[in-house]
Amino acid sequence: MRPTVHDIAAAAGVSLATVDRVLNQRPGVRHVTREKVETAIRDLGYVRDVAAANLAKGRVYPLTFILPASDNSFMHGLNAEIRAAIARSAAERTDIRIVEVPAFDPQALVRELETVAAERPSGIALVATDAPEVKAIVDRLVHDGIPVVTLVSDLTGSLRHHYAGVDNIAAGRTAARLLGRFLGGAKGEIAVLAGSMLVRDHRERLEGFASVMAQEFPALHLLPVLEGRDDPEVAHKLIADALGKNGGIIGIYSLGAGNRGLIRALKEKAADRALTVIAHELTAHTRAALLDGTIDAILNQDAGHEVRSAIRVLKAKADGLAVIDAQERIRLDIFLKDNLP
Amino acid sequence: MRPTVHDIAAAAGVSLATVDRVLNQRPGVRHVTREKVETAIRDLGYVRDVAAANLAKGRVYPLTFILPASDNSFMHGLNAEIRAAIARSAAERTDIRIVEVPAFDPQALVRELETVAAERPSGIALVATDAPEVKAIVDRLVHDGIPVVTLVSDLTGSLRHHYAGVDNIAAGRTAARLLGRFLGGAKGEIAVLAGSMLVRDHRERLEGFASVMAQEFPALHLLPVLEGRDDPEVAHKLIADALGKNGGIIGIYSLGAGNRGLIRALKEKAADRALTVIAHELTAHTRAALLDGTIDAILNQDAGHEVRSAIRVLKAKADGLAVIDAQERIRLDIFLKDNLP
DNA sequence: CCAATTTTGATGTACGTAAATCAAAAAAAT
DNA sequence: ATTTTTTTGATTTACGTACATCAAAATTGG
Repeated sequence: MRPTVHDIAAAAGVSLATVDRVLNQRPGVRHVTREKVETAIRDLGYVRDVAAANLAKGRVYPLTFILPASDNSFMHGLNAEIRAAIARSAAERTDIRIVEVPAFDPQALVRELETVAAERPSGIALVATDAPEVKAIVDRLVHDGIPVVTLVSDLTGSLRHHYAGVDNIAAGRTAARLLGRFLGGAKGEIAVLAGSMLVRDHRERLEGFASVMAQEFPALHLLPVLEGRDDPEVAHKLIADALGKNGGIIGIYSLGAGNRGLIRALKEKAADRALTVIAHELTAHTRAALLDGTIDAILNQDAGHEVRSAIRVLKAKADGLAVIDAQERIRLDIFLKDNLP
Repeated sequence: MRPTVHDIAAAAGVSLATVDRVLNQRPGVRHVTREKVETAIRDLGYVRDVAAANLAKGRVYPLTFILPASDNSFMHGLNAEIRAAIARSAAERTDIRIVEVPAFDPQALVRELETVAAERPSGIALVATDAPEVKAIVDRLVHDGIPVVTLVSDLTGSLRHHYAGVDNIAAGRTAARLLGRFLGGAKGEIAVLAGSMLVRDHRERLEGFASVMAQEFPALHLLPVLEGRDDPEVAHKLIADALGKNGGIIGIYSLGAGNRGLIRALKEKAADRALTVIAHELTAHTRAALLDGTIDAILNQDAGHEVRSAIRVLKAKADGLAVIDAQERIRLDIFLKDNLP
């Protein structure tokens, strides 16, 4: 049987109350006594029964998710997954709140973080805008003992406890290799459609993509990045223009959202051309395009996994428990038409 | 606040004891009373606090994993992941046992299942050998109320509650498309190295692979399957022979284990040839081969995820709870050298 | 209508921990 | 040595559920 507080009390030769004081870092325990108890804890391999503890404490984990108010499929999906987690709140002892802030606005994010922190939640998950002032306040929250995880987009060099998202540099590199290999040894131009170079994840994807392209596929030439602002209309125009003007384009990498516009442009302008296309994020549109051959591969991050992982990590950090690293790694999904879920 | 047994007792106008009788299907409750209580449960949206219930019951989940005694990296990894789960037993209230049975021996598996079932565990996870007698006993166990999940390899048409493994047909199809696309429009022969055609997952991978090859890449011709019995030595010999005799081989799909032998053969015989190689299972060997360019892509199933998923599902089934389907889907990982974990 | 039976209620204990109170003991300060 | 302060012990209640027991009420059978 696994040891209980009674067992450590007996082993350490102290009372239950003292064990409790040590376990819950209450004052009034002499140093030597505390050490006796801690030794007993280690010797017996005692681990607090979190379920029983939470029951006794009547504990719930108030968690706050801070998301950019972006109107694209991915953010909608992320929102839906958080709401699904809210529906499971009772069983998971969580009390999850979603807060939206203007996208790409560090100041707004900072203000919201301050507001949220004032409520002393058990944890905060945020889609980070990569700015120094955001890093500063995140570091302060961590310092104040509030668990913080970044979601989808990370925060360079910050003290956040965890990042629940994919490695975007690896994603870009993977896209490059897939595109390069799919194109065989062909020579030609590659168009890159991004949302905005102001967003860290897009920058990183491009960085990874460009680096593998340059190193390993010199026959392919990258055109200047098209910034579609994750907007289908803008994306449509940019891609249609590019395809119209440049007959040498043989591949496209769409590393952001707004793929609806991309797909439309492809169907209008490139039905006859043998284009190889790699896009990010599996949505109803990209899925259909993958199945009908308009897109050749989709790179995806599973929003559901990201949300569940963020919650698990925040709860674990709030309890000072370890996380299973391998379980919390968010993988880059590569979908061909054959392995769609 | 979420409702408790006290709340339903009050709402139904009965005593706590009666609510308890209904909840735990104890006898001595009139039909009408039972209905009153069940209505209250539904109206208030009561869900049993599993943590508190388990605490009260002093419940542990005795789970048994039945694995084939195969000496390959994947099974070793699977074993290690189960042992890691055993290390977490205390926190997860599980009591996990690993049982090994001779590989590919339905009778032995049936006997072991009978022995294990006699101990009435909370759940059984097994790497199924796909045989009618195995299906029969699994169906019987399910019928007797023992949760059963298949692991890695499924059992056709059985009543098992869940399958914790990848879709192997999709895996084969994906391999075919990757190989076909990587080879551009080239014409040539494709060698397929399997473990044994007696194993369901290998058969399915081949089936998916062959079907996409035939449909979409007619320029590529499949050679007869080489059965390497998941043994590095055998695999080495088979591949070395094939490469020696057949100069037309331009691609290899290794859908089983024993990749150590494959890799050695490739380095000896094909250092100069432009072979495209796709293999299954990420191990230290295949990882190194992917990085040095000997292998072009690795398809993988994450044994850790499979084990954790099997445990979650078994516990949930034992408690009659729902599972989050999306969370329990085991994904096919596609690794290029750029997105290795 | 009474007895036998079934159904229901009331109550207590337990699970492992948290948290509080008050008394007792030990240590430190005077 | 006495007082003050700190440390420790003993005990209780609570969390939400499970489970057991005994008494009381309701229902059924004769």
